[in-house]
Amino acid sequence: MMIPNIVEVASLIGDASRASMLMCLLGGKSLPANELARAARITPQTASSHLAKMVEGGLLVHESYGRHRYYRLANSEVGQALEALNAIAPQKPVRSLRESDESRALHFARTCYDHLAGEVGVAWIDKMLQLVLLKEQGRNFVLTAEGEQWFGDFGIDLDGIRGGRRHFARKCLDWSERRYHMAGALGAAVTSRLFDLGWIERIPGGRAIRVTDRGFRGLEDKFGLTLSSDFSTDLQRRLIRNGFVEG
Amino acid sequence: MMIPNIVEVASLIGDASRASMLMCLLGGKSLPANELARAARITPQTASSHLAKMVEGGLLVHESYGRHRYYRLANSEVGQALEALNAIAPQKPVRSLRESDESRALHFARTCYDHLAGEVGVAWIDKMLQLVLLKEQGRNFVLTAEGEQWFGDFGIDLDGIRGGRRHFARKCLDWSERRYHMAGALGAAVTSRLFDLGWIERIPGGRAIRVTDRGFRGLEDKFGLTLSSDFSTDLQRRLIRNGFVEG
DNA sequence: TTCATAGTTCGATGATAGTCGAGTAATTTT
DNA sequence: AAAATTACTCGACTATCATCGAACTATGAA
Repeated sequence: MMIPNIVEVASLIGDASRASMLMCLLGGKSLPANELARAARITPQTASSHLAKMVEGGLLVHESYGRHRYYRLANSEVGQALEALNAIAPQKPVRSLRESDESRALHFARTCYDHLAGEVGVAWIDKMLQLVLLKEQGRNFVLTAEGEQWFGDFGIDLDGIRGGRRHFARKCLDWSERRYHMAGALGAAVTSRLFDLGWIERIPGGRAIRVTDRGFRGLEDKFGLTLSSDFSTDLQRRLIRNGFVEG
Repeated sequence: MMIPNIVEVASLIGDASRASMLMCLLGGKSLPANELARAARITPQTASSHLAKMVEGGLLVHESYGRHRYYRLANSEVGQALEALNAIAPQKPVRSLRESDESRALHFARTCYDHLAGEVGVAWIDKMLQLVLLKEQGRNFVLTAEGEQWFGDFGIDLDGIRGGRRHFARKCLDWSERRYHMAGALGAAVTSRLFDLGWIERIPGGRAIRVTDRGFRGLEDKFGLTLSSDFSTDLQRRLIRNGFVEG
């Protein structure tokens, strides 16, 4: 009997400690072993063992800088696989208020590897399709002529993006919204631009993203995108009070 | 810290026996527990335990008919997750001749849910496009006037298909060929017709499909489709001799 | 009824693998 | 140079879980 080759990779993900580390890395950052061990609440020895296995299994890659070893996801397909698993994972009931806040923050906006996901990511794609700046084509999004113009105006270097080997604009299933947001080089570039503009910020300690006041205004002006107000500044203030976000 | 809930589903998939059963069910059919146990080479007791866990975990659903209990994938997202894992799983070197044969059989022809995939599925689509019986349109295929006629002659009830809620003819990315084959109601109907004609047969114990001698002739006559000879009748005979296929 | 088949539940067993303590190596700081 | 930091390797312990034999339920056939 041929053992399916998904077993190895699935069992790697199917461990609480390793999954915790993977979820941290899903933010797209490189993190040192030390920090990943703390995040997973295990000793450095154990973490080291897990990290070695995930590198061996092709999930992670690492680079050494001095005595530090920084780990990150091996490629964007790993991120997409993690998202796909999230999509079929039963939503666990949250236990504490803090977890509830964290959950809501994640649903509202988060990074998926290196692009924007969650309510904001999906709403943005909807608007782009509605304005016919993008079109769906199989597993990808493609730019219309108007879209070409628009992204250029927004400060995206489309030629530079197309130069790379990476997929241009790929669909990625959103586990919280159960619909598609944009992955690929274009998704990453737009997200990067939003960070540069100060419209979104990372919420320390996780993958959650905060939309700044300037961001709410900018998305409204530039996209005509009015975000649902249920993720209010009120909640954001609570996150800060709980220490989940440093004010 | 919120424990990521992908752990549960990933660890469910990350077991050789369960993964074997899932890969069988990725063929799209409902299968009885008995058959799944044989496919995974485990006793019915063990299989029963695994199946219960996968139902509990939301991967499978079951329906009872008489004393039989048929299991199938809970939804298409489960299939997508399995495909996504497949995409990041390292291609294992095949150890035995028999594994090599099974791998070649899967690449040559297999079912993806309920439609034809692999080399044959992609080659068939190519021919249909070349003959202008089908055209590509976004993420779908559409029939031309000639195609309408042709599929009718082939014994496909197009009106019946269009009556359903399902997408008519959708593109589906093929993991082995890295190109599109046809999913949707039409893809399923054509595959079903090929089974009825005895042109293709399921190879017991997996998702692989065997093209019969009649099938080779039929595909040649009706489609002008000459399949690559590297999957020869010689190999097919070996499959039969190894007991992988019941002759 | 009697027998056979399909499937499950329970309990015992055995192997896998996650965990951490101790020791080693390499780099930065004092 | 010594101390502190970061990370890895090895070995032992332990808990989990896949596995199967035996017993049980339910459906279908003779």
